[in-house]
Amino acid sequence: MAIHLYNTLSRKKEKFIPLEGNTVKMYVCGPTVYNYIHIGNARPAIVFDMIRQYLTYSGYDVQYMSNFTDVDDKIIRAAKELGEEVPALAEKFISAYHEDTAALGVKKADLHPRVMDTMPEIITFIELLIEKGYAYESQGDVYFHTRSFENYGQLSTQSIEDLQAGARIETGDKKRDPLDFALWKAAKPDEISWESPWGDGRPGWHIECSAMVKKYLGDTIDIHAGGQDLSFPHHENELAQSEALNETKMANYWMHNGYIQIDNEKMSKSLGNFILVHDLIKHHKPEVIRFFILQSHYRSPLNFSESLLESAKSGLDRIQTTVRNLKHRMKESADLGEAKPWIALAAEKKQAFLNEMDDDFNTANAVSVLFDLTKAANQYLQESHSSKLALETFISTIVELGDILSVPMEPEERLLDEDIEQLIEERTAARKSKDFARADEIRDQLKDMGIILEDTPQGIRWKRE
RNA sequence: GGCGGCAUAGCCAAGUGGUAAGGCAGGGGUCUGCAAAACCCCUAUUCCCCGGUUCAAAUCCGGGUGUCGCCUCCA
Repeated sequence: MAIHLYNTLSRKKEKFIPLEGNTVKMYVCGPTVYNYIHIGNARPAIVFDMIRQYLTYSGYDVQYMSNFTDVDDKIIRAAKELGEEVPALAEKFISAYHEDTAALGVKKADLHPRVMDTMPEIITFIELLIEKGYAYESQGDVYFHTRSFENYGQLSTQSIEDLQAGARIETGDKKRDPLDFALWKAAKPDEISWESPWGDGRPGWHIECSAMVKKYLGDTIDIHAGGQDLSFPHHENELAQSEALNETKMANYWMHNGYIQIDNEKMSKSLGNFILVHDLIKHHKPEVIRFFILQSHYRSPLNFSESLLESAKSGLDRIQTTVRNLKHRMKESADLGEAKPWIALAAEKKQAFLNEMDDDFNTANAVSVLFDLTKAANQYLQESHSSKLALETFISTIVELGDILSVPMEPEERLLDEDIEQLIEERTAARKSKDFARADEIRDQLKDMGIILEDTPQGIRWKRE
């Protein structure tokens, strides 16, 4: 089954066909770096990383790029408040972004361009737009004239008149038309700025992505992605600029993730109802957060709460416990019994998992297949005899499918201290002599130390809390 | 006002024409010295409401209702 994905541009699921053979050019709008990221920001980082990694798993050579907006009003304001320089502040939060996303299992992009490093290309881009008659200078600012771009509104399925009707009226406008947007903003006094043909200033928000895509990936890319709230105006504007200049499609597929909500309200920095990843990972395993996010479809809105995260943790624990139990059985087991039906079952579940992923990256269903596989493995563990090959197949399949989602299914192996080993031996002896009071005492003692014991027909099994 | 998403069990969440996946929570049972883990069984005759199309609709069409969002910085 070939990969199909939902294209915002056509509002349909489409078969995924890259422009050039096996190469996939993918661009994801990255963060404005003036704060730590919240889990709403983490969602696109996680889901598009998952998509990128799945495309790679499927044999594509993915060129993955994600930008950092390191110059804009908010950063300038934050820097002023903190008494820091803009570049230093941006640098700090770029590092924080990498740390937080890495914890969440997100791989670094192949390219992480920044606005400050793309200034010549941005300026050239704007100059060419002016030359072609799509943009105009006005008192040191430069604006894109939306009405000059015929297809404006195609991504957000709105006509320019409808947009016009909803546009807010701005005071002291230098624009010819309320829908025009800034490509270049003249510098205010004491503000970080760059030289340009229109005087000192800095780029508007949308132009960076267009310039970066053109510079590093070319005029047309395969996938352009970001949060749903970016589709208008950000992506609409990017598309207009790029297609006006390049006279070709900017991207074949546009993908947008649904947002994370708190109490059914969008989580955002402006509303102040956000939870920073930086804080959340102090109390929760990052893989639980990733698992939680991937348990729903990337396009659906997703409510966040501590109790939902706890539910996700219970589910993930269940899978990880099964892997641990399979491994425990491996130590004892001889090659007894028929392995073939179980190997076939694992292969069948793996295929089902891949089919779900092929269908617009339906991780919610893919995860449910993982649970089916877990259940089958547990049923197998109920049997008194087991084959090493079957056990191995269960373990490797669960781990492999987890790896596709970048969610670790193998619990970390840390050996027990000697004194703990001794306590376990003492308990075993106590149980043998039917001194259950002492055995329970030791079990409680170990529980306080974070070690949970489980008695099985194949011997003692332990895990850390 | 314009545009878009969503509405499925106590909670979360899949499912675009063939008779309701999966997870969490809960109840009962099995196993166990007791536990733990796990397994088995039970928990939506029904998918926001009202019409329509069809042999057949959670799924398609029409009309409502609720809710979130975009149209202003936002993932």
